[in-house]
Amino acid sequence: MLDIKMIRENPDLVKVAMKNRNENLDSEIDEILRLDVRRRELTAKVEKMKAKQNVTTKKIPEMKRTGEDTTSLMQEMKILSDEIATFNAELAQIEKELRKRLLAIPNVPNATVPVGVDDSDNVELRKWGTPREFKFSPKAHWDLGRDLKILDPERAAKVSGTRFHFYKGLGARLERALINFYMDTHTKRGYTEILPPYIVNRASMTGTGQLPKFEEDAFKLSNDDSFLISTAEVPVTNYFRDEILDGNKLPIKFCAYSACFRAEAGSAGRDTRGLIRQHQFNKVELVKFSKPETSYDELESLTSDAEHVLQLLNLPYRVVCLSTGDLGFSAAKTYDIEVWMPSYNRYVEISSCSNFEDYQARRASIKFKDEKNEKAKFVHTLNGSGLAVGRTVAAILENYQNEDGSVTIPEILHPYMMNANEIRRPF
RNA sequence: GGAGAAAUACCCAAGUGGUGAAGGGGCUCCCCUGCUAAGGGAGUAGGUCGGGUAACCGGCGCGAGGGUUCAAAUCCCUCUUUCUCCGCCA
Repeated sequence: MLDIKMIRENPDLVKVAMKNRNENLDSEIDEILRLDVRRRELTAKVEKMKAKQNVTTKKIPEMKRTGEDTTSLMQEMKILSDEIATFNAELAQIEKELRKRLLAIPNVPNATVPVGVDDSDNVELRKWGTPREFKFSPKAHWDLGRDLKILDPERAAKVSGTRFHFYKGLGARLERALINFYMDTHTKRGYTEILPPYIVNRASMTGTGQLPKFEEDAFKLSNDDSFLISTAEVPVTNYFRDEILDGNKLPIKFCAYSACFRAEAGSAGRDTRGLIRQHQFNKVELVKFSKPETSYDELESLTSDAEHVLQLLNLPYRVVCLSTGDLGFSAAKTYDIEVWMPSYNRYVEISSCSNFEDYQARRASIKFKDEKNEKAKFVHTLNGSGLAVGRTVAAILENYQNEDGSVTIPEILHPYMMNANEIRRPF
């Protein structure tokens, strides 16, 4: 959520920012400003009336004690009380409307974000590793998965539906190995391990920005106003919702494994084969709570922490800075890490590292104080995948495949694979 | 899922309609003492919204949201959470 005071003081800046996101919200901003004016008018009016009510009401018991007649004063106060109720109702309605509209305004991109229309305007920052040149015709990971009998989407479709997978044997073990490898590696680099619930309430989904605008992207429970998480970002960021943190303990860094659930409502026909786009997938997420002045340093280090595990896996990747047109709803700045995927013949997103500045913190009310007597300020929240696990399995299968159809396991994973060092087609 | 109880500040906790929500612990400062002790005194309701250049003024606030009333921590309703017992259960 944007600060209403900031919108009030810089309406043109906000309007331009929204246009850079391909959204013309000029009239929406104007309506918000109009509601804000009305809200403050009514607030002043109602509070003045309440102040009068408070003063007068206190006289009544004193008059009663001295035996004075309070009937006419009480009648007078009844009228005032009714008036307050009327204006208060209007005020409550306006505040509700204002909040509803504010919640639907995306974040203002940071000034360093390249202005652009879509992902073609994303700026490549760096590349690591070199995509392998195959001396044979490489298979896509879904073909490898089928031939090696480690991925079974057909039975998953029978049991669950499309966009689900069974992993089997060393495929399942590889997924589990990666989860443990990621968690161990990030924990060694200063992140506190945390295992969140996978079902959250509406307030949490609103806090990180999944709601109210993107309800159709989430799986909602039919017997409850709760949702399956689309990312561990939701429960882990909301861990501190409505809290004031000790500034001396910042930054706070968590790494969380979770299953993630996405309806993929708008993705019909895209990435229909393989592990790239699933209704349920595993991810290790990095989440940080930072002071405002260091949050962009924290974004750089969070991104390099995510890159670090790809380097250990020796998978070629590149890092791009998303343009304003490609930026997610809540993010102020995002770096995507994209791994080389031979079947796509291009780099494919495997991590998205974002600084949300105070946008989520304001929605979720997460603040900090350095000193006991100072005013609480909003923290900056950040998160990034470290990494998407299913996509890593896809990248390993494709990049590490051999001509005979087997797949070599990256060396760093051998201890996590009970020393299996390759996956072969069973007899 | 059923029955009962509860939710007040950093912690414990009093407060069943009426002026500024007791008291204690802790914390901060001071005094006395003198060495991990004990005693005395003072301070300590956050947060947020509105107004103001500011000092400051005002609104809200006792889990959340409604209601009754001139007036609600207190009475009524709904919800949430916690605890105890029962049931079910990995």
